[in-house]
Amino acid sequence: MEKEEFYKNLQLKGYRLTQRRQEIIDYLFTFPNRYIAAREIIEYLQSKHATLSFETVYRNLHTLRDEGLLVELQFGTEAHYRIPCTIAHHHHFVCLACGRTYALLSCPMSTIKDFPEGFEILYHRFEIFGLCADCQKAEQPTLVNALISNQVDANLSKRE
Amino acid sequence: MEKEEFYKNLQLKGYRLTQRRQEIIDYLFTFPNRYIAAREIIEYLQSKHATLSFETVYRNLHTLRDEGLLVELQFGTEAHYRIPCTIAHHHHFVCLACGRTYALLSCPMSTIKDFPEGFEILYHRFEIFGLCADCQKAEQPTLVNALISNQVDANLSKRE
DNA sequence: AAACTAATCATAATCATTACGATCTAATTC
DNA sequence: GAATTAGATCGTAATGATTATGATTAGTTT
Repeated sequence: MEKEEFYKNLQLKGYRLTQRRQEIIDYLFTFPNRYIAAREIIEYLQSKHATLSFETVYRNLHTLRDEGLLVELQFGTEAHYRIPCTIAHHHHFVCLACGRTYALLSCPMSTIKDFPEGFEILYHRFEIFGLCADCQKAEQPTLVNALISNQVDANLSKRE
Repeated sequence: MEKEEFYKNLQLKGYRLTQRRQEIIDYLFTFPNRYIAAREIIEYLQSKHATLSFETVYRNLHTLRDEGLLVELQFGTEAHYRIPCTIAHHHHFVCLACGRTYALLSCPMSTIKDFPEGFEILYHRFEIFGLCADCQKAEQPTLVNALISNQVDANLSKRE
């Protein structure tokens, strides 16, 4: 979706195109195929407007997410956001350092046969986390937290 | 792993079997195949010992997780823990209301072919969240948070 | 039983996020 | 194009989950 179309969708849904809201959207549009942490957006906007309230950023991100105009992904200790992909349902490789994503067209749900009886599926998640080629060269400190808080998966695969 | 074996492993690794630690482990052992929120463990231990420090519970959960003796899973707004499965690497259906899990033996990693060039995989996660047959009858309030904070996935599948 | 060091408690701080009431501003109407 | 009016923002404070620290307690070893 292009930026102008994004604005229009927002207004069709009855939301105003405010200065802050537009700045948030514009910022996300400058990073195609990347998840950006809420904190990063706050830092950016605060550098432009010293009076920015956190609440404004969080409220907007949640509104846009609830309307399906943004995609949210939790990793490390923070929520991350991005402009949605335009292609059909799929999953991602996600770089823990820069948030860049790489599409993975296959969805594991299609191959599953052993569903527990009577279980109502509400949603699923499948992500492959790691380091993109660029970030392997220059490891960033943000990586550490994300790794530690997900050590579980590392341990699980060790036991295999 | 049986409880006695768990204790022994802990001591072999040089950790003491303290009262609090044992109570945490025992509590988790009373819920086979279920993820328990750190908060639930704290509430339980506080009801037994008014002087309990949060830190004690969090520290123990992290220590045990780091040693591979517990498995951690983040969903909703909280970290959840469980005694590890004894079978090889696999994934789960997870009930959002009670935390009960159902094994899913296939792992999507085995079928993936389109890896982005130079991407270093550190870990992956794949979970199917929903409501088990029991919890569908009596929906719990805890469910709401977990759902809201993962609305992204619901939206993604809508767009499909 | 004394000694040693890990583990706990008590207390406070941190980080990410959410809440609330007063003020402002984008869109609509006159 | 000024007045109107919700919707959005700011300012401030609070919350929930988790982490930090230093004094005290308690498993384990000698």
